[in-house]
Amino acid sequence: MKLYNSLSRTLEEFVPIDPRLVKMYTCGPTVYGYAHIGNLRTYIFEDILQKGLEYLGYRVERCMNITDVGHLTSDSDTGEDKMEKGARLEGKTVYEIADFYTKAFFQDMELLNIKKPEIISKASDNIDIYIQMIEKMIRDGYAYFSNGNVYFDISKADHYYQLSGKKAEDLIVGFRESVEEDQYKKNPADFVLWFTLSKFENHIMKWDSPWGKGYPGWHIECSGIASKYLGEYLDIHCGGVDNIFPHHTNEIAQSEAYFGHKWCNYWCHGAHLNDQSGKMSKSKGDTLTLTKLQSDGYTPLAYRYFCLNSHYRSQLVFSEEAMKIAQNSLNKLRGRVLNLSQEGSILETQFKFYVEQFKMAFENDINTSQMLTVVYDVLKDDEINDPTKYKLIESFDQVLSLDLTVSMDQDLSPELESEILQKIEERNLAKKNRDFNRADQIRDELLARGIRLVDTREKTLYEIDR
RNA sequence: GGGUCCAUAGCCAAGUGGUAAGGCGUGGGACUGCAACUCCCUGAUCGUUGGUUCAAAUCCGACUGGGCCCUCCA
Repeated sequence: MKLYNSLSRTLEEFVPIDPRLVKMYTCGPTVYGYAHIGNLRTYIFEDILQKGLEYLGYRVERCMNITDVGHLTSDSDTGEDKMEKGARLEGKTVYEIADFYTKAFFQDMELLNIKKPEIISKASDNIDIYIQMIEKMIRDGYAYFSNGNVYFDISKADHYYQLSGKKAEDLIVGFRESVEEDQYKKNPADFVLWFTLSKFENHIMKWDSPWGKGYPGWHIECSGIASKYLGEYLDIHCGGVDNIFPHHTNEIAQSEAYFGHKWCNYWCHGAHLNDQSGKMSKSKGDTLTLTKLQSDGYTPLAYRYFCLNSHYRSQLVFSEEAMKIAQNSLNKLRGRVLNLSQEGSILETQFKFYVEQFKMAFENDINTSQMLTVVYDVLKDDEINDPTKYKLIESFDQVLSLDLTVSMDQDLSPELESEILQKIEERNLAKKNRDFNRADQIRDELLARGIRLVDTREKTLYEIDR
């Protein structure tokens, strides 16, 4: 398995510490609003990574945090969501807001067929771990207390800039207007591990600590949760590219300072989804959510297909046109798979051959586009029979998770079914009598309800659009 | 200003030195009462420009254009 490692900026052979078990940490959402589809792209990539590794035979233990600390009392959250606003107006607590968006997040995950991580933990549930880590770092000289806050001293960290590829002298603190230089730091790039003093005086979530009542810094939570649930060695750590600096950079510094050795071997980052104007971001307010996509007539899995059609390390530009194409492609693909007969015996040799092709595509740095091509290659191959094709695609779908072998009309009510059959009967009769107006009228009526008639030589079938 | 990544047909996209996968769309055809579905056929010399090589979309340089990061962000 070849995997691109952000640490070395090269493709590396993936070798987990335990040859059978992969420990994987993935940065989770900050739950102060709905996830937009750009956020979701990263989770789709991580899902494929996990399932692909499982397909290769590894057991994968994946851990994800839910960030429910911080950010909530800042007034800079413009473009506030109605639900959140409503929640506030109703006098709900931050915890209730976090809870609400956490639920919304997992709904999106489910709709996208993303497997729930084995371990999910909220930032606010692990305060004791952060305190324990910070205490040890202070004892060992990696952290210091200054003017109410505890800082990490980056001059004590080896290879602090390795992941981000930056140079200390190139970092201009305050390049962005909103960032002010903190005069209480030893080094300009030191970061806060624990706040008791902050610009957000009205911060709601606060806990007691050896340094006073306060709250954890924005980077310690992932280090803390990862070490609590996955131990002191990690195989893979994922997230969006925007996390490379400072978040992941600081995680490495903290964790390695705390453990005293290398912490995580492979760092994998998903590229961003952009729109025509550039990056999507929650703070910009242009949140295109999965729900919005659905109300525009697209299925969540069409979005998954859209993402899988490109490589996780390539930036992808979202557009209506591209989304339409994805929806159309997926519909067609699904139709072809569902038309495969399942009767007959499996051709073992060919089966193995294509499984191998599929694995190779995955093992080539998660080449999802190539993985989809293998699906099409299977469908096109005249040498193999339908049941073999079906079994292969069913197998691939364990990773792709596009519901390729799930019939969409399974949940059709018996009443609707008999009604449709009756309409088909009526239409065929009209056709026989050459009353084509009536026949077309029936067809159009059903189509308007999302039921498409498919005439074959023997009989008329129907498909339910989704 | 510093860093980093990228540039393949209408759109998405594979390609990791030997003369351009795949999907969708478009156009044409078969099928059909007409359609839809399905099937067949149909398209690019790889941003520009130097160089390395017997051979480059693939390696190196320059240029142009673009994204992202430089302490909220997937």
